[in-house]
Amino acid sequence: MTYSYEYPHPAVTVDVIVFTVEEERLKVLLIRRGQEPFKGQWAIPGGFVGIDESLKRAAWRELKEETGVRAALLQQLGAFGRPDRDPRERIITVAYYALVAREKLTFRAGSDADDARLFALSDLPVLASDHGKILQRAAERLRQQLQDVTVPLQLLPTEFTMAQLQQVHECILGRKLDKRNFRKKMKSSGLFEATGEQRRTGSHRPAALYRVTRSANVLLR
Amino acid sequence: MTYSYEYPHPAVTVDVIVFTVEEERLKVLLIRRGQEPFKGQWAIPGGFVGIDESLKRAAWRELKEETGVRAALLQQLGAFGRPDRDPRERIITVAYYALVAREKLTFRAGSDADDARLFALSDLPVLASDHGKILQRAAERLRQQLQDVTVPLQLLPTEFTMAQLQQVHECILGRKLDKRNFRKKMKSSGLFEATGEQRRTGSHRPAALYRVTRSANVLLR
DNA sequence: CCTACTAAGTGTTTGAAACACACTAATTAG
DNA sequence: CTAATTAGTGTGTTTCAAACACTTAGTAGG
Repeated sequence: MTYSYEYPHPAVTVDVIVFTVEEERLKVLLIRRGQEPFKGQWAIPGGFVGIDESLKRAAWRELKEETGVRAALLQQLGAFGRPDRDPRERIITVAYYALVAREKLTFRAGSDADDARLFALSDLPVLASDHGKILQRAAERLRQQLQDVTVPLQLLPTEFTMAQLQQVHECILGRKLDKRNFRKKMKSSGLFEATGEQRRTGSHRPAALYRVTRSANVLLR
Repeated sequence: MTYSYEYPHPAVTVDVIVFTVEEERLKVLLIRRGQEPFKGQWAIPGGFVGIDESLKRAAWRELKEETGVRAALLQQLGAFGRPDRDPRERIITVAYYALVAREKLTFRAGSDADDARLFALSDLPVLASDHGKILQRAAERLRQQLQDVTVPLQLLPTEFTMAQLQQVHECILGRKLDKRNFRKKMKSSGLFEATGEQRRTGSHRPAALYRVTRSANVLLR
């Protein structure tokens, strides 16, 4: 079956940039393309938008297919549509970005053991098409969004230490923050409460665990 | 001639939201649709993206067709693509917004004298499809962008008074600002210089005219 | 020409948030 | 019990936002 139109139509895809934090670095999920075009190159995961599917719904579907994740912060970055971005046909992509805690991420490596990997943002491979540009824009946007204190929480488990939270801020911003100022600010936000539990991770003082307060939890969506 | 695809393709349009300031209010250009769907309703001007045309280029083309404007601040707002937004076929639109000084705007009213008009943002008619939602998002974005001091300059002639500049800020933000604080901030930005000229507009003290300094002009693009 | 009216123009003070900065506390390994 | 390591804490300083009222220069109208 074919579909015919009086005028040429572009194809529309959604690409989903999955951000996470691993080994104290901000990373993104990339897949190695198994087919032309750009075969063998790394790319942002994505796929075509169903003809009766909203853009956001398509983004959720892609996110779930690639990572198994059902809930996360998922927002639109924008549309990218230079005519030369795909050699086969005109493809316009709408990019979304998602923030996912590392332990909720279970991307499957498919047939080839090497075809889906996390890459540190500071250490990216050569990317297919304009995906380098798209990632760059996503990272900028993420940095802007960091003013919203609730954003980095998406990248952490439900219980976390202040050191972890600071870590996340630091690797998104790409610079060190002052510990005392950071904790002061977090405390004054009123979003967190101590669980009472501690985490022991080595031969040193244990860290107190925090969680998001019940009332603040509402803001996370 | 028809164009055939193995899978259904959506149509892709660009819509261009033209912001300007008139009568001390923030306004947008709307057109009254002459054809179905949404015939007779007001809508954001826009059109289909050429198959070999970049999104940005299409946005520039639409802007020029509707308003005669060749230079302005033109930025992407995002893609909107709910499947029910057009009853004929699946249409995904990429919305752009432009800031244009009122006196550079020469939209033509076409055959019917009433088919292209500026509407105050606070006084919009019922809009076709999801255009109300799109406008709302654009206004939010514009307010965010106002932190960048250079943005409102797009809405003013090359020579302007401080009162005018303040006016623009106020009607974008939707609230009054303190005159002294405003002027202090503008002065400290170092972007402006007095032309030495004055503007007399009534039975009161004349206002000094300012322009953007040569060095700051570079930032405007 | 004098008065009334109108918008232009100008500084200071206060409170809040951002920033710089260094030591003590709790735990484990050896 | 000592060394090593990360957790945790307070103060002074600077910078930025916000509140606030009077003087100045022009025009209109008597």
